[in-house]
Order: sequence, then structure tokens, then C-alpha cells
Amino acid sequence: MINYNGMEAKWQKAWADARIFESDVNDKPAYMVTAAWPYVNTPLHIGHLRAFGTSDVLARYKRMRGFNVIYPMGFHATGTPVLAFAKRIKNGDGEIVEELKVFHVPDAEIQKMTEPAYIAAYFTNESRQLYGRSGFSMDPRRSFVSTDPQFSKMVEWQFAILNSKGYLTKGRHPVGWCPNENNAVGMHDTKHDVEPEIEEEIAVLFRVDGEDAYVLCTTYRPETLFGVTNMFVNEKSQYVACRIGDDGKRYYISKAAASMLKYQTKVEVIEEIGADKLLAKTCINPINGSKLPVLPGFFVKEGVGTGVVMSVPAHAPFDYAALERLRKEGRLQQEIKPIKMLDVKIGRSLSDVSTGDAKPEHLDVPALAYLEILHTNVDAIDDMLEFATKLEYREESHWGKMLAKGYEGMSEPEARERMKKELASGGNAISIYVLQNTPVYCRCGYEVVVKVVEDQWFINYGDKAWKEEAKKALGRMKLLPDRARNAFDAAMGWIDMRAVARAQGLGTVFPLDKTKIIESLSDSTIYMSFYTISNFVKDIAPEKLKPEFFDFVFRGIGDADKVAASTGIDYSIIKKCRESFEYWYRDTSRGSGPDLIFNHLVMYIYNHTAVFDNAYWPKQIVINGFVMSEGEKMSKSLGNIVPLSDALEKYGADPSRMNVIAGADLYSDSDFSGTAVRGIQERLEYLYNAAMGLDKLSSGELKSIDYWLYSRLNGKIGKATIAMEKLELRDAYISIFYDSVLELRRYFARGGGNGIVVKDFLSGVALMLQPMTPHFAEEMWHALGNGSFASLEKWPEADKDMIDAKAESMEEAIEKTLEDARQAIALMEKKSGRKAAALKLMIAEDWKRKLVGTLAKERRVDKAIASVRGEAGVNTEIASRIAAMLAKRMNELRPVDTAQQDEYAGFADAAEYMAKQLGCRVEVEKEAASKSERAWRAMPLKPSLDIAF
RNA sequence: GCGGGGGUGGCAGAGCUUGGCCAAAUGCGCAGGAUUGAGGUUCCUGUGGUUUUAGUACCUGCAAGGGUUCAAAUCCCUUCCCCCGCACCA
Repeated sequence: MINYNGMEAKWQKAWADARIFESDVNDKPAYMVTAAWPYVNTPLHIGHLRAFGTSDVLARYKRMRGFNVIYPMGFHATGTPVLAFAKRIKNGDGEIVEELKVFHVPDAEIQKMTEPAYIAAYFTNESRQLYGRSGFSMDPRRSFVSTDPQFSKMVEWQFAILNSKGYLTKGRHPVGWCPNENNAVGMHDTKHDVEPEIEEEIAVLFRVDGEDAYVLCTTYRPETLFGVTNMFVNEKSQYVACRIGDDGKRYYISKAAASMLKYQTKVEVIEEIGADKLLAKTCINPINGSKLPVLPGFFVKEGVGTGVVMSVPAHAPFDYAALERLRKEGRLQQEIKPIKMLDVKIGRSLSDVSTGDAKPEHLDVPALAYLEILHTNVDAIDDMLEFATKLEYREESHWGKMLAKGYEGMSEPEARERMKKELASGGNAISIYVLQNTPVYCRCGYEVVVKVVEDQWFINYGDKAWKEEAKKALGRMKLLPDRARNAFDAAMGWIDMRAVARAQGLGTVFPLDKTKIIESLSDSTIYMSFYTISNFVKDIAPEKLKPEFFDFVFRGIGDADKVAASTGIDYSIIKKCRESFEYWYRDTSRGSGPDLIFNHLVMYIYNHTAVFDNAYWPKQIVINGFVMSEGEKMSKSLGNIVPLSDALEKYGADPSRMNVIAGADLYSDSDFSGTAVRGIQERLEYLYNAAMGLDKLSSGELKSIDYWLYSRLNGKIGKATIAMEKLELRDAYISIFYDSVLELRRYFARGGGNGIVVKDFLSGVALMLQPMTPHFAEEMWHALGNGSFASLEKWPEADKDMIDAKAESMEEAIEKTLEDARQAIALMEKKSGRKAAALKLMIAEDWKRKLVGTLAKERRVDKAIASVRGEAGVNTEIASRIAAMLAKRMNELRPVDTAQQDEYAGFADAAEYMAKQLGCRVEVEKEAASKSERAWRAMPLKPSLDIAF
């Protein structure tokens, strides 16, 4: 049993002593690998092992391919999460304490985490240790935190460039807002981490009959105005008359709506009224002038929208149900007839329900028909009505055809857009922002509202010229896997204004408004370039890092003398920084998760084109998938997040790496599973034991099985190298790792036992394992008698001459024949009730090889027969019969290179092995020499079988 | 809704770019056998369905339906379903 933790400690120490992963500028070609940095209050889990490990595999592979590689890693601390984190600790939030305990953070440490600086210090320290234990070959000297003042200076410089290019603009912007704490709230500020989803919605003005006033009503479906029969309010709610904005009109909305709306625009309440006042009024439909009574609706919520709902009973189950319930209670004064304004085949999207379930006469009231096909009615609970509503909305918007005049035949989305335009241009609607997923609560307990921030600063990613540059950069980049390109193209076309300044959070002060902080994704778009100089500028006073310093280092503007004079920085350091940047930043790879394509990665490309010369634009992006735990998605709520430290402790770094990194395709999710990791451990041990057992093996002349193993090794090297270049790690390591174990087992089972051959094989495997299982590879490399570091060796080269197609097809034939024989023997033994005593293999004559070859090439039966006619031992009748048989599978025919003598020798060599496998004697003879009636059936590499009892 | 990705044995997942050698590599699970005092481990074998004259064969099968082609998991069209993102949030 291998003690992984001991082995890892041993090699980590050895590497540290040799300082082999700390690279500086030298004569080798440079390669820089970066991975998206972790947020500073996030304890590392198994998902990080995949993200950072994938980059580590790339870094290690590239080193073996002769590159000088750096793999630096810093920490992200800007933004609000770390502040929210500190606050929660301060407030004794039990939830977060529980989370931290999962990661074995001691109580004493948790107590101290009330200061952001302490949190950062604690987790950066923890993470660095875990990087080491995971075998990440990172350069620790280049690590920095996004709140470091030296880095802030670079961000300021970057934003000055963006501003000078006119990429920073100002405007209005809606945000989620806590009225109690008076600040913007994002996901991590809300209870249960809910993202406040803001949506712009249309609010229709319904004039009140006989009054110069309007009832304001939000709706998702303005096109259903054609079907409105009445209005609904909540009879228990308070309403207000008010003025909204500057239009001077008098509006009626719920009191709750008024207090939310005031965060978006000016709201002046004139008077408070009870719902009864509204119930006495009649509204006018703005599109056709019809009169709409105001009625009580049981489902109307004062805090949703404006607290007023327009009723479309034909197309909304809630509205229909509300009217019917009023009717039953005898509270409906007048007849209200649903107005159908949209035609759709009801229940079309359901396979198990047919429209036959709805009574035909009800098809004119689709809302009712939908209730019927779901086998429910107007008294259903709200959830059921909600379900019917969703179904109806979906089918209608998908397949519905408008019936209303002027809109005939239009699809619903099309009609919606047109109606919106008409309403807006006629002054019959205004737009307001609403929270789509109400209610959302701030962690302080207050309900979140939408606030419109005036004077918001944006980065204008919609700028045409800039977008062109970014697209150009993207077009030249390598994406791994390339199928992510569609997502990039889409994101690139889509990204537009991005709010860039925030009122609170850690980070760099926004230069154009010193009361604001630069938003935290925007301050980390070119930070990777800072790694090239971070080790040199660490101790330089931030105020010395003036724009001219960065201009010179990153853009080659000016000269070092003058920069030294004006900044007071050492001339030699300035030169070193420039040299380092130019050396390291040409050939780079950026690793990241798929969730970052739509923001960080696109911004990364954009900002590089804005700041750097195109020689330093991004070259490659690698997207890796997530990690599941035992087949389930890891989440806080499931409590199944596997801390990285636990995985390392329990299984060791190498088996965990293999499982998580090579366990799935680059882009898809991999599964961290105990059984899979144990399976990996067992195979690693098999390989290690094979290396330890080498001295028991003999040497001597090479047999065919030895050539086979060499062939497999060299084929494997070629295959794995191609896969590694594309970072198809699963493919590569199935071949390098899993297949190698199977091949060795087969080699020994087939009587192989040449120590030199096995050693060559294991050496190749050990070297190719190095990027994935670095500690184990060193251990094995040394067990094979080498004194060097596997991590500093060259990646093996395939020797094409050693790839022996004949040896491989011979082995395949043996295996296939074995399978056939097993089946035939089983069948015969079952039938006869006796045990088979012997198996005779008859090897096809050479003329059959010629026949197959000609047929495969010429694809004509007559030519094939002609080609063998007259040859020794050829019976034309048998030849035609065989040719006809083969012709049926013409397209699958492949010429066979192996001559009868070689095939005979191959099977003769394998006879002992086959006998052992089958449990009976195995004899081999040539077709012509055989007395068996079945001999004629022999085909090249498919011997005819004869079973004797 | 819009955008992106996907649907293949009991499960995870190859194969799709470039149609034929190819349906299912590899792993897990399951079943049988060997080893073992038992369990576990390990090793071997089998594992979509069906027919079959002893095996090499054939049929059927890659979400559903249709098309192109001598030939389709692969190309085209239609439909259904699942996952992710939709912004100021890391």
C-alpha cells in the first residue's frame, strides 16, 4: 500500500530544495499559465482541485515539452463578499459558522474573522499550503492580493487608459437595494443567497371614467389588452392617489407599490384611500375604450407590481377563477363575458393529456379549458392555478395566433412588441422596474426593492470599434475546447454597458468619482500581466508606481532613464520589469470555468485589446467543467461539498487529481467518487509493483509479445501527445494510465517477461504520468533506477518504427478467436453435456489473403476470383463461394498483411495461453494440411475452429 | 422569452468536426467462476434485445418523427425534453 501523504511530502521537499518551479527569464521559450484566482474568503474544495489542477497539468506538460513555464496564482479580495462575510461573523450568524466548520476552521480562528484583513490573511495562508499539498507547481513569489496597493496603482492606470479612449460613460441604472441599510444588495447580501432579479416591465394607464386620473397596472402581457374585461384590486389593501415622475398625472396604485416605486422615480402621495374607493370606479381600456369595472381579486398582492391587475379571464386562469368565485358568492353585479383574443391548440405540449379532456364549448375560454385538461377547477389551490397559468402562457406564446383586429395571425411575442410600442408612443404606458422573484430579503431582514441609480458609471463594451478589436483578438485565440467558441461569440455580441462603480466594497477608488469603488470584476481583467512584475514591485512604495512606470513596462512608451528619474524607482528594476513582461506575456494560457465566459473572460479579452499591443493579447483560454460529488451537484444546501484538505488527507493528491481532472472531458463535469479514486489507487499500485518487480524478470531475445508491447507504448505516446496538445486529458490518461495497466496484464498473461521491455514501457508511462500524478511519477521514476526528476525530463517521443501493425492485429486476432472459441465451446458443451477436450485452429491459406486483398481493392468479385485462379491448392468453386460471402460486406473488407506462416507462428505461440484460458488442449495447423471438414472456413486472421471431445 | 450546451446500455461517459472499418472505448454497477475459514481484497469471464444450422452471421437499437445517401448516432428539417447564463454579481 502506497502512503501517498508520505510520498507527497517527500517530493514536495525535494522540489522545494531544488526550487525547480521558480523560473526566471532565460533562453528557453516562455509559457505562462494562469487560472482564475479564488475569492479570498472561499475555503478550497474539490472543485478548485480541478480548476487549478488542469492548469497545473498544462504547466507541467509544457515544461516537459521544453518551455520555461510560470504558473502564478493570486487572490481576489475586492468587492463586497468579504465585507458581508466579516459582518456575518460579527453578528454570530450560525449558518456561516457551520459552513466554516465543514472546512475544519478552528473556533478560535472563526472568532477572529471579524476583520477583512484577517480573513484574507487566514485563507491565503491556508490556500497556499493546499496548493503545495496538491502538487500545484506554482511560483509562490508572484502571488499577490487584488487589494494590494501596488496592484491598485495598475488598475488606476488601466482605467485612465479606458477613459482616454472614451470607453467610460455615465447613465441611469437599476439595482437591488436595501431600504434599511441604504445600499445595493447582490446575491451574497440576501437571505439564502438569492439573486434579486430585476426586470423592466410595462405599466399601462387605465383612465378612470369621469375623473382626470389613472389606475396604473403592470403586466407581462400587454397584448392581452384586447381581452381585458375588468380590473382587480385587493380589497383588504391600502391604495394611494399619487403623482409619479414629472408628468403631472394623478395615479392610483397600492400603498406598498408607491413606497417601492419611490426608489425608482419621484413619487408624491396625494392621499391614502381604501380599496373600497377603487372598487366604486370604472376604468377605460386605452386601446378600445371599453368600460372596465374594478373588482376584488383574491390573488392580488399589494406588493407585486402596482397592486392592480388587469383581468383577462379568457387567457388567465387566476382571473377566470376570481370572477367565478365572485359569481358563486353572489358578489358579481354585472355579467362579465371572457373575451377570447388568441387561438391555440390546448394541451399541445403535453403528451399524456389531450384537448379531448376539455369540453368543446369551453374551448372559447382557454383558461377554463386549461383547468379542465389538468382535471381541476376554479376552486383549485393557488399552486394548481399557477401551474395552469404557466402552461397556458407557454403554449400561447409558443403557438398562439392573435385574433384581434389589426393583429390577426400574429404570434404573441410579435404582438407584444408591437403593443408595447403603440402604448408607449400613445402615452398610455410607462416602464417600471420590478423584482421578478419577490420577495427577496436582505440579510438584515428588510425586503429588497429596486432602486434606480442616477449618474452610474459604465464601461461601454458596446463601443463598435472596441468590439471589433475584441472580436479580432478572439478570432486569433485558441479555445480549449473549441466548441466553447459559440458561447464566446454570443457573449461578445451581447455584452454592452457594464456598471463599473459601486458605493461600497473593497477595491480601487474609481478615478472619475472618488466616492465610488471599481466594481470587482472590472478591476481584474488584466491582472495576469501583473504576475510578470509582481515579484519586483512588491516592496516599492505605491506612490512611486506612477502611470509612466506602467506605460513603459507594459506598453514600451518612454525610456527607463526618464521613468527612473520621475518615479524614483531603480533603473534596473524598471528594466527588469519590462524585460519580464515582454518575455512572459507573449505565449499565455488562461484557465477558467464556463460560468465566467459571459463576464470575466469576455472582459479579459476586451481590456487586453484596449491596454496592450497586439503581441500581448490573449493566446489561449481553457474552459474546464465543474466537479460533482458522488454523482450529485455540490452545494451548501446538500452539505456535500468536499473540502480539498479532506480529499488530500483521505486519498492523496495524485489519485484525487487523476479522478477529478482526468475523470471527464475538459468541458463537462467530472465526478469525485470514492470508488473511482480507490480504483485509481489500485492501478497506480499495480504499476508501482511492476516497477518494483523488475529485477525478477529476465532478459533475452524479443518475442512477438515484446514487439507488441513496444508497439502499444509508441502508439500510446503518439496518441497521448495529440490529446495533451488539446488538453483532452481524459482521452490522454485513459491511454496513458488505464490502458497501460490492461496492456501490462495482457503482456504477462501472454507469457511476456522481458525486464528491459517492461522497464522501457514503465519509463514511458511514468514520464507521461508526471503532469497528472507528479508525486507518484517521481516515485516510480526513481524506482526504475533514475536519479533525475521526472518533472524535468523530456516528454517521450514516439518511435514510429516501433509501431507494429502486424503484431497488434495478431494480438487482436488471438483475442477475437479466443472469444469465438469460448462461445462455441460453451454452446457445444451445453448441447453435448460433455467437456471439450481439444480445440483445433486452422489457419487460412495465402491465396485467401490475396482474394480478400483484391476484393477490398477492386471491389469486384470476378477480378478477385481471377486473381487467385490457378494458384496452388485453389478450388475455384470454394473460391467463388468465399468471394460471394465476402462481397456482402464489401465496405468492411480490409486487406490482411499477415502471411499464413506468420499467422501460424503467432497462433502457435499463443496456443499455451489459449489453452490456459479455455481449459482444453489447443492445436494449430494450416488449412491445407488439415483433415478437418471445417478447414475450408478458415479466413485470414480468423482461423476455423474444430472442437473435439 | 433570448442565448449557449446537451439527450447514446443499469449509471457515468466515448464515438458526431472528416458518414462506411463502429454502436458502446474506459470506468462504475450487476451476475457467474477462481482465490479465501468467512467477509473484504485480488484475478478471470459475462453484461442492449433477438434469431442462429457449434463460433466468424443476421435483424433491431443512439430523445421522437421525417429527409438526403449505395450507406446516417454522425449531414439536413420538424418536434419534445434536460442543464447553464441573462449583467453590476463573484
